[in-house]
Amino acid sequence: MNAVPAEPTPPVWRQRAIERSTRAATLRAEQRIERFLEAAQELIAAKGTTDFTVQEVVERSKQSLRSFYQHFDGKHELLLALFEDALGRSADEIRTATAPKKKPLERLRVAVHMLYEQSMPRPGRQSPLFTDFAMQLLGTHPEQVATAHVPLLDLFTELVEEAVESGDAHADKPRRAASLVMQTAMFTAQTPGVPSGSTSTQVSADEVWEFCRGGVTGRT
Amino acid sequence: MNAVPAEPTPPVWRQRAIERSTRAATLRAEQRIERFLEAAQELIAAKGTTDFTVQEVVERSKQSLRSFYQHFDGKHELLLALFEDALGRSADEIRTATAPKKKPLERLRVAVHMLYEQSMPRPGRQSPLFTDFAMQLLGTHPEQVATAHVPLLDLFTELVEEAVESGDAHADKPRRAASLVMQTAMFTAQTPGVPSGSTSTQVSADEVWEFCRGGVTGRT
DNA sequence: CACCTCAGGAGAATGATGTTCCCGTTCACG
DNA sequence: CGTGAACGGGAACATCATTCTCCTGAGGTG
Repeated sequence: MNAVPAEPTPPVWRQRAIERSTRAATLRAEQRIERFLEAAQELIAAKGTTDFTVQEVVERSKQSLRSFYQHFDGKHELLLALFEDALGRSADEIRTATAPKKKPLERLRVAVHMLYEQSMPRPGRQSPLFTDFAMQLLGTHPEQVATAHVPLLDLFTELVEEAVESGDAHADKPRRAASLVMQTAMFTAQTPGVPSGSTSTQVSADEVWEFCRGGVTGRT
Repeated sequence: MNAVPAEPTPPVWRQRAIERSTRAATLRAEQRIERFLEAAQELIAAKGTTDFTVQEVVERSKQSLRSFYQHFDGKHELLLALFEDALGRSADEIRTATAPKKKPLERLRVAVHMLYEQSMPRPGRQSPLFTDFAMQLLGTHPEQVATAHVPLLDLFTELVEEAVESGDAHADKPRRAASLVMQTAMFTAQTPGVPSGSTSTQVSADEVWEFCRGGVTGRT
């Protein structure tokens, strides 16, 4: 609101001074934050869950609790940062992988497959971020989940729009359709099949794609 | 295996005696369990989350911690019981609501709508069971979630199969298709729209249905 | 009636975790 | 050099779930 310099002496120089003095601190802070983030990621990769304790992160990053809470609002913030990061990177990865494909629907298919794979609770490998934490977060902080989804949602929206333009799909609200495709891929990857008898209900990536294709292809 | 009465005296009478003596205890136990369950449900309804403490449940049900852990393996078991219950009741409810409908696809549409509604984080009303806890559980005990889903899955499988038989839908694996429809409805109901700008991405029940319809209608 | 058993009540003790606090040190900058 | 902010170390606290200990009362038994 009030951005007018009420000071009589133009504080340009001190502005710079402060900024210079600040920059160093900022840098250090970022570096520390980075260390925490790294440590946390390693722990997640190692343990396969987000159940690490703050202590572990602190020890692994060779910093202190004090410092941790000075840079993060709490464990929750840390996880959230990691989560958004992962989703962002995932979006990039999928984007580059789909780019070379010619047909829009093929791009979308690849995207669904990849998202499905990455959302699946991998045996050992990285990012149970999609799995573990995502679910919990959805229950407690839905808005932040939605925010974190934005990069992926943007990507899928593009893909859907392209498909619509090429006439391969139909959707008055591409973003909604994209949202549906994305969520279907992400969530169905996580629910395991019911162990009952011979018929497992764990749907495969292909099945998810077929389903989504129908959902996007069908005429309104 | 060995069901042969090795006892010289046929223990029929003592069998009865024991049984009679046991029944009372069983009854009492069931009653207590019921009280815990009720209290928990009230707390959930009141607080809108599953964040109540075991203490609260105990106090509200006017029983003791001792008793609680004598009847439940832990808070987790309690929640799970409530969860399965809720899903089962939901399945019943949807089943009766869809029964009168004539056309299979219409039945499926109604089912999707209802499931969506019930999965939505209601402002004040009951069963954030689908919401809150379901998500968390999905991260920690996926198998049990799958188990709890069975009743609903059965219902949706029936509906899909009917639609397939009537020629309104196509699916080589109705159960998988049903799983997809069900999960899509449940999950998309929980993710709120991203608050960014004017275009909310919160999909409506109708949109979910349209999507699922396409997924089930589209030819293989 | 005296006694015994056992479920159940009350609530203290434990253990794991996230979070805050305090003390002394380091480090960059003026 | 002096100063203040950031930091390391780690104790202290708070919240829960879960366990344990002690005790009571109701039923059944002799």
